[in-house]
Amino acid sequence: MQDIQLSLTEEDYLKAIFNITEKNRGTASTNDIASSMQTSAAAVTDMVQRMASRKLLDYEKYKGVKLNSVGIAFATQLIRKERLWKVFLHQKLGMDWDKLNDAAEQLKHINTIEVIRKLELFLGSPKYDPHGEPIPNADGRFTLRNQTSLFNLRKTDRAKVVAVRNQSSSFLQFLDDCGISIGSQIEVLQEIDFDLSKRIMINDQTSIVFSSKICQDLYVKQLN
Amino acid sequence: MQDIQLSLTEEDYLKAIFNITEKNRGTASTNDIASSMQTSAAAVTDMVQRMASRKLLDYEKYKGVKLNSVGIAFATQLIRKERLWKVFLHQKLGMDWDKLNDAAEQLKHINTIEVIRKLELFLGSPKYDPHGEPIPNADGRFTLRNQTSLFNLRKTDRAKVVAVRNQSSSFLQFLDDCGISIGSQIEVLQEIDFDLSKRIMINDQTSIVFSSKICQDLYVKQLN
DNA sequence: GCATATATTTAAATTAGTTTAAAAATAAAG
DNA sequence: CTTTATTTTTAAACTAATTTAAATATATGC
Repeated sequence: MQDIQLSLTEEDYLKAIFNITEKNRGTASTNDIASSMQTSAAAVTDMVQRMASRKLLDYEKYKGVKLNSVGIAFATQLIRKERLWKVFLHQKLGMDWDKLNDAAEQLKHINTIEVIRKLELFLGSPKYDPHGEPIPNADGRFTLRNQTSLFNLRKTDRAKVVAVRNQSSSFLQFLDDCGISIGSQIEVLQEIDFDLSKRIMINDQTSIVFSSKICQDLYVKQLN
Repeated sequence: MQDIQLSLTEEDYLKAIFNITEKNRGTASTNDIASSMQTSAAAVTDMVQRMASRKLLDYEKYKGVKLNSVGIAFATQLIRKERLWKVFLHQKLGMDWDKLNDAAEQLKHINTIEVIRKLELFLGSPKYDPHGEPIPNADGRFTLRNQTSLFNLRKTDRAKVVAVRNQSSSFLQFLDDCGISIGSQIEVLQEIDFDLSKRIMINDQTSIVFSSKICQDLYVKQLN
């Protein structure tokens, strides 16, 4: 990686921008960044201008922000670190999956490269974090997986839960209550046209109705 | 603990002041803090005045700084976190003991209390870190140990190395080269009046001469 | 195509922490 | 006890990041 030193704040901006651009065909608006960072639009404008002058991203007035290759490289390393720490917190320390993000948020700033390399080995080079999100390798490459949201499944389809899109505590705790975790088997018993909700069988044991919002927030890998 | 939020910088100051006061009968001078923090005396004066107004320490113009009970409590927690992370880095990740401090420096700022509690359990509630320094428990209590510096031993005295006072990379690497680590057995073969150096037998295998400075930087527990 | 609403940027002020240089206090030495 | 050296504090200025309010673009409705 480059020998550019980022402030904690710049790191947080990069990660936020990366996440937004991922869902937004490559571009992030000032307001989206501001609400994601819990700050004002004015602060964002100021910061992205400074970051653009440091060549961390591309910025055009009133047109939003795009990460360039440098910004992507940094953001990817941040995501890598954060997700490795999430695996550590969950698998080694036994922390519940609804509390991982807050703790990993701080840990992602640890920038001793040797720590991260050794952590990865210690964890057995995991490819996915406890929420099912892919962990980029040291070169920044993600392991891709064909997945779809539960929303796209049809009646009688069977699948395995591979990731959660929404990672709010409340959603994760709700999934716990339903007995759903990464790896759970599910089957669509019924599609309810009325509100696009679905009746789902979980692990061949419990049946439950999921709203369309919930279905969208669960990523699955279709089986048969 | 209190619901006071400290900045990263305030945390660093507290830890530095704690370490200085430990060796300095309870008080830390502006200059000592400045050199320990690699900053200017003016910055220190400014900072300790602000910290004093936040009741984190006692400050009297031209008289230096003393930690009060609040400051001690915070500093102790920081030291607890830092030393637990050092154990993790060394025992779990296999990091060499001359590289622990830099990495733990960053990790000590992690302030998710649950992470620290679980980390402690994961590590088996160690009482000492890889440099032999005591790890305070959650209540801030240190496990004391009777130890002395190798400097104070006399001819024929036998002892076990329990801690290193100087934790610079170069000193730790030097100890590695001598085959000395925490737990090593040593015996004083000869006291050299001339310069207060000593000839030492290490683990009943190798003999080597240590300067008085080296002897002062090694803490031991006397055996017989 | 204009009026309005929304999004974004600029400007000015604020805070935490820093620096350098000058001023003041303390300590040391004759 | 006075001079000098050292330490510490104050003052003024600077940087990164923020806020609020005002100004300016862009987008939308009719």
